[in-house]
Amino acid sequence: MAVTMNDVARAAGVSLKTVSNVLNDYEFIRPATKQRVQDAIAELGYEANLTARSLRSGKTSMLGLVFSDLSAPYYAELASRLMKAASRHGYRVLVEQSGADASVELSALHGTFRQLTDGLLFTPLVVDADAIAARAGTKPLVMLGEHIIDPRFDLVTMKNEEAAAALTTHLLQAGRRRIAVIGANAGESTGTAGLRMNGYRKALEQAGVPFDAGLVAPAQWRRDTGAAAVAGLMASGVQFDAVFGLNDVLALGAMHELLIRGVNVPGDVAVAGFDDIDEARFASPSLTTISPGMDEIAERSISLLLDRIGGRETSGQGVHVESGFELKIRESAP
Amino acid sequence: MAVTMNDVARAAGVSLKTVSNVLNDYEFIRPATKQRVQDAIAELGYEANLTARSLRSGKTSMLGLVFSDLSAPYYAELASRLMKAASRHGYRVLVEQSGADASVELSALHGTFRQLTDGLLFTPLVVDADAIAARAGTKPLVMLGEHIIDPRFDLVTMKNEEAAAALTTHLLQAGRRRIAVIGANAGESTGTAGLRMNGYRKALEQAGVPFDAGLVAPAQWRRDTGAAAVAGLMASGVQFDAVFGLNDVLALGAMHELLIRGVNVPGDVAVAGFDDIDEARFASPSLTTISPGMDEIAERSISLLLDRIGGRETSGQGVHVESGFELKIRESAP
DNA sequence: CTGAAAGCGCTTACAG
DNA sequence: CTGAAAGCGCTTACAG
Repeated sequence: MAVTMNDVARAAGVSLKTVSNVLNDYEFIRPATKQRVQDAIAELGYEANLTARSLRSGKTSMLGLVFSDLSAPYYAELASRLMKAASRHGYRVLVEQSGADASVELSALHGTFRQLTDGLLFTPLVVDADAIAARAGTKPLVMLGEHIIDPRFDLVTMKNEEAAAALTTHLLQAGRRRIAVIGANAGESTGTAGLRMNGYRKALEQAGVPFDAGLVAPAQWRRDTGAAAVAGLMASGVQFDAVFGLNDVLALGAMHELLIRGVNVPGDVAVAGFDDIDEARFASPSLTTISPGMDEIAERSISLLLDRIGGRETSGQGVHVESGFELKIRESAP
Repeated sequence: MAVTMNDVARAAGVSLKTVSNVLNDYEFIRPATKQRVQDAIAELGYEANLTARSLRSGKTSMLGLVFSDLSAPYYAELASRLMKAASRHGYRVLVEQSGADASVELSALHGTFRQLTDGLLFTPLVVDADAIAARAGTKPLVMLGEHIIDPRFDLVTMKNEEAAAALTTHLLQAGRRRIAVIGANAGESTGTAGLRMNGYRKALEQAGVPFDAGLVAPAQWRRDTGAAAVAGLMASGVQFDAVFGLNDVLALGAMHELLIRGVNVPGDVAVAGFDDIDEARFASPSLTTISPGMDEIAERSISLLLDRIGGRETSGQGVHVESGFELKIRESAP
């Protein structure tokens, strides 16, 4: 068996409570006592049993993170940063992939996964606010992303609409007039895709360029679907001089398809994305995109969640945090 | 408070043990009793407390996964698959990023992280076999990758040497004679880089092409360092007609640098990588690489670890599993 | 087939 | 400042 607090107490000649006091940095311990306990801990190689501590205290020092798929670069890069930020505060992150499946998203809100964590960072893709509110329980919950923007929930997001407008304006200023959009969800005006579409439309409007629904191609947010969407557009004879992928992998897939078909990028068609994943910088041509400030998002998400857990944030309403963004102009759309 | 087993027992009019029996699929329960318990569980919305179960049973139903950085595409794609495979067996995966830091790698072997998990999938990058053996403890441990190949440890890996040789031979057969290698570790002949280098050298030898140390550029395995390595090679006037990146992100970074400098790929210089991350297929030009069979690696890693945990694998020696590979010939090196 | 009891390793009022 | 005791919610021999 592993060394327990009891063993330490015996070795140091003190009671269990005193060992616990030392472990939990209780203030009023005689220095000599503290030293004896610490010596015993070092000598025996004692390591606290987190499971026992959790059972008793109800705290696990773990945070839950739910999104659709860890193999998507944006989520992988975000998860990596979230873990590092959490680690600086003594927390681990337990990841759950929902696969954009409603039942998985809902079950992440309770049951084992919820028990195992002190708070949840949640990027729902399909369930709605009411369903979440009905099952969210009492532990802190912070929404990541923009599927749900609701005063009942804390939320960390970025200026999607503004950023998409800035990107579109950049394309317009470069003389592009027929900007295809890939990755839209038909008729949606909320959610990440919807907000970015709003930005696109506002920029067009401001420039006096009419919106053409024929330029909008729905697609799941992957490389292969981005490529297929461009292929579909070309097959149906739609003319365009730019492609705005609603995220980077869509744009990268689209660019691949264009290049394969001998279309010059950016000569014939400019391509732009959204997310600024590491790959965007090293694509050929490198990808013009929006950097959402992932470091800031990670840092502030963890801070907000830990403030809720620690009771330092007590607002009854949801707190909404919005990170800044930066337009990264690269070769694919100078 | 949450609903406990006690509440269920009371509602069903049975003892705690009977509820536990139902929960753990104990065989000999009277159907009527079982039904009553299940009804009570459903009615009360009871959910087992995993922490309490863990404390008592010593099992956590979590697996540990340690590698350097989740934002590296290979690790992200592998982690995603490992989680899915683990999930099919009722396990979760807790990820720890070591940042290739020796002290983090070592501390993942014991302490909280180890307690929290029933077994460990470990990709060490810097610590050696003896250091691991000294601290590995008694819980199952499966090595992933080839930094350590030691009969004391279970290991899941792939035919690195053979695959690198096959790739090099492909380049040679296409007429390339000066194949630069990016990502080597000076003088190393074990570990992933070392094994792939061995394969490269064997293929050269077999083709009667002399090895030229001037063509070997050390680099960490990232895009930016791959780009910098190629830039360094060109700056020092080394001539080459192909680049073998020891993994895909190195190759992709290298390709980016070549294209920026107006080098035609594959016309002037062929480029090949290793890993077959999703991005390789959609790069422009698409990347010739080795597919290590990530699905197979994920599936077999989880199987082996769970067999150890369940006591179904009892070999005293380490079990070594080697997955197959496939050469993916694409545009960057036809 | 089912029940009563002990105990996993901690934390936390409650005393002193 | 420190100790003795209860208890978090389970599982597991041990009886019967």
